[in-house]
Amino acid sequence: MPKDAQANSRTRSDTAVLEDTKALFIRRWGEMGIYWGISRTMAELHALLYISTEPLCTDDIMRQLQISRGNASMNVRSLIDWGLVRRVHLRGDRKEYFAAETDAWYLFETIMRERRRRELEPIGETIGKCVAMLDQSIPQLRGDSRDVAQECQRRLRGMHQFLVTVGSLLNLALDLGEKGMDMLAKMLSEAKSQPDGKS
Amino acid sequence: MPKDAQANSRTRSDTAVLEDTKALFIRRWGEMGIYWGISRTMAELHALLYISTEPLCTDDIMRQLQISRGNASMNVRSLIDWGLVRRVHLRGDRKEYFAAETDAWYLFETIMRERRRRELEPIGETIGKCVAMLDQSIPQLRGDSRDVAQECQRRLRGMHQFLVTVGSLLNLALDLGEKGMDMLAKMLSEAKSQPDGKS
DNA sequence: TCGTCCTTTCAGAAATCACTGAAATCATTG
DNA sequence: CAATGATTTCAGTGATTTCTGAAAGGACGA
Repeated sequence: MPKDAQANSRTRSDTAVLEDTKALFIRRWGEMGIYWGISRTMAELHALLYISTEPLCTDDIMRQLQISRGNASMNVRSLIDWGLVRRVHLRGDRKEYFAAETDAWYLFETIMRERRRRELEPIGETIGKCVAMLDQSIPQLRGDSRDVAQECQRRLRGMHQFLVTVGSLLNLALDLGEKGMDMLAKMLSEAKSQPDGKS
Repeated sequence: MPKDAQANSRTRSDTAVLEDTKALFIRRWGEMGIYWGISRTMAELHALLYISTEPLCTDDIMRQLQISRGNASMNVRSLIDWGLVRRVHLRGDRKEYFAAETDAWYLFETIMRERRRRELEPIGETIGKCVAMLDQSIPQLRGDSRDVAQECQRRLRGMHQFLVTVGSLLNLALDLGEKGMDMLAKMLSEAKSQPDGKS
């Protein structure tokens, strides 16, 4: 007889709902990971740690996600590199445990900072370099190729300007923090619903 | 002797700068595509159309990116599905040509709408369902498992609330449009640099 | 220092994703 | 409607990414 046989069917089924809920969340977060440019497993691992109330060790992760030790180790490390997961040491236990940051705004900040560093900045730099190259080259050109180059320049500048605006809005969002963003969202909604005359 | 041999070395080298610039832009945009969850080729194709002053046909694309007809066709279609590229018909030519939308703000709007539809909404729905499942289940639970479920619920609600805020800010951004966003960026910068007393 | 327990690494296997090219389909013209 | 030219599809192939499991590398206590 299994040791939890005394548990009545109600209790078992209720705990099952909790487990089902976690599983659903983990599965969906994993699917989204693909769209975010990280692997499904890495996103699932993040979801698992996010939804777990206690820190988990490598073996917990291996068991719950059905993945190998190496895979778990690599993906945990990536999440730590991203700043989304912390190592936790429990007194009197040689194992390492892991816990996710559970504040959604912290997640947003961290991911935005990383993406700015990895994406916004490199592409902005490259476009800047492109613009500079054309600035050098256009005065030498005549006729059609000059027109073409000028239209290219216009488009590159448009993109560059856009990236600058996004960058500064992102900086402002990060400065404002959660409360500021909530306030901003409210203020703007109100301004929209009852626009005053002195536009 | 090649037919453009009469072109002097200056002209050739200047046109080469334009070509190098385009190539650099295309290469970099392609690398970024990987981070955005689309394939390198699709991003390169988008960059090529973005930076080309004339619409291109499939053969132009095949030649310039060194890819097969099938690959070109599939990726052009995806870009059209995303709303980033238009078909263009030239009178008296049976071929189809393609051109990218060149307004950066339009790109932003279009990509944001698509991502809301493909990512924000599905994940929001799923988390909503998770919250509902726990709402049903928690009253049945007692003791530890109740506490655990309540902490899960707290985290799921936190994430849900965050997604709602992001969604409404996104709506506002789309309503404001380019000019509004520029204005907002300026206003907020000023407010930051010289905060008035009556906060 | 050795033995134990845990973590990390990495070569090779497996799975996934992207691409090619030829055949099928579609559209246009004579 | 047949001929021509363009486009789309998709099975097979190639490339890339992800995963496994075993070996190597620590850290700690005895």
